[in-house]
Amino acid sequence: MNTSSVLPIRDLRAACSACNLRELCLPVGLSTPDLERLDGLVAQRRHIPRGEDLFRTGERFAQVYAVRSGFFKTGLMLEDGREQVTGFQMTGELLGLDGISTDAHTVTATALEDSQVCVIPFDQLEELSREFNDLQRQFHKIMSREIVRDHGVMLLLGSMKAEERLAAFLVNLTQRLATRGYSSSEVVLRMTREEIGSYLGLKLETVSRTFSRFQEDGLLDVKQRQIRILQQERLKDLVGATTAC
Amino acid sequence: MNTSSVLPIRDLRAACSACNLRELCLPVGLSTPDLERLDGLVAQRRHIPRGEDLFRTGERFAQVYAVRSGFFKTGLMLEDGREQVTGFQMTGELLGLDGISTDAHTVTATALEDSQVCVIPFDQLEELSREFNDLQRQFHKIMSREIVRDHGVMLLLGSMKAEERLAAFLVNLTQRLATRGYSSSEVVLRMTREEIGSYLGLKLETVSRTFSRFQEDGLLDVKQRQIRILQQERLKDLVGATTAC
DNA sequence: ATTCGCCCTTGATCGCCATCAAAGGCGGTG
DNA sequence: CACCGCCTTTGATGGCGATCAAGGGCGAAT
Repeated sequence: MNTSSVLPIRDLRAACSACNLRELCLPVGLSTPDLERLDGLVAQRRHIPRGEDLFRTGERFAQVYAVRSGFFKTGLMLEDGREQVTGFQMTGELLGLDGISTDAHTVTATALEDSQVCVIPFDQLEELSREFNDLQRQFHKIMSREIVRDHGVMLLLGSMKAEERLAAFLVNLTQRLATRGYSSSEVVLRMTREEIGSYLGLKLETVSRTFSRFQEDGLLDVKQRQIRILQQERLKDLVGATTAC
Repeated sequence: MNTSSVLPIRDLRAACSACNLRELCLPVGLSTPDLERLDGLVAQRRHIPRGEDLFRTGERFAQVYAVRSGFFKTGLMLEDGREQVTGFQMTGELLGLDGISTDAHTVTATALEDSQVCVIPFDQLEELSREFNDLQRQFHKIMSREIVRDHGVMLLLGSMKAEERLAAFLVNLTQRLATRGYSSSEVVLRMTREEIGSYLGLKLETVSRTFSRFQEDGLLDVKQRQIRILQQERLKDLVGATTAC
């Protein structure tokens, strides 16, 4: 069952042009007139309560979504019941791009906290991006960035050890949070050890143990999901050994 | 040094519309008039001898490439000298999509046999896809498909054992070859055990040993890079246990 | 034909992480 | 408040794949 609610954007028709995420989201780099056209496109928001799915593997694809608030994971369910998490998404990031290829979603997107997304009908996005070069270019960059991100994860899964993986994960997470104005040394994790492990190709016990080792080494202060980074540099050094050049 | 040669397409200006790859490549689903416009865009071919790079990490991005003949690998070089292979590309597949995000290539593409690519200036591709819905849609599908493929690799790296990984690799490879009219039971590998291992997150010895085990089990006939698949079904079953649903 | 270099195979050993197991923390609910 | 379920931590053990090491195959060059 799906208790998420759909609400049309009421008086505030200035969806994107007044959104404080416009420097992170689809509208990056758009001129004011372009932006206003984009407003017409993003005509709907949806609330997704924590734990609910925004869309599921196999569902028909027709929209992409921009995270307006909250936090999501995307993942595949395996036949044997296990789950492979393919990503975590925060404000300003797009969800659903994988659906374009076959007009069906290939992953399931689940809210890890109460969240809100902007609904972007994909055919309208394509239509508008035929009109506006900048929007077209920006959309292509976003898709390409997703490909690059995935390559980074492949690198991580293919050649890093547990400590390097977790360090890379934390550095990436805090960098993205910092871009959004949050502290880069203090994180409240929205996901379980198991979800982190699935994303990093590790078992939850290994994730937990690695957190503990980082704490013993004075890198982190870990209290359940409250993470405080004490030595950012050493954490980055851990990753650095295996970075692309 | 780069000994690859650039040649304009001479009399045969009918590049895409006469290409026998048009059902696999960018032109999929295009109407005849659209196709002819695409011909004007793909104005150049490049030969890449075996072992040479089509482009390298860090180089400025301006074109995408369609593999016309031959076989490529893409990968990142790590600071410590190791390599992470991110994919293998065969005829009809596009190379360089990762470059869109930052206008610089993030991977290096290397020919694993003497190859030929069609050069597609990206700004012209964008321009044309603003005119033609079908081309725009097809291009978006191709990018999205790359994202989906990457998720599949993440699944493989994140939760499969060595045997499952190699089986998945072989099944995927032969399926793609079959689409192109080649035998699905006989493959000549174009890459080394080390490159396979890098792609699959394994060491070359493990790849070799796993090949040997498959041979002992009667699944394959392995003679260096000559692989004959004896029991396709059992090979698929090996993967099946860990497939998405 | 011989040599060289690269790739592949196979064996022996080691170490990291998975697995199995148990107990503790924390929030939600009756 | 006490109970319950879920998440997390920590310990003990084991297995898979990495690592170290040696030898064999094959094509290219001389």
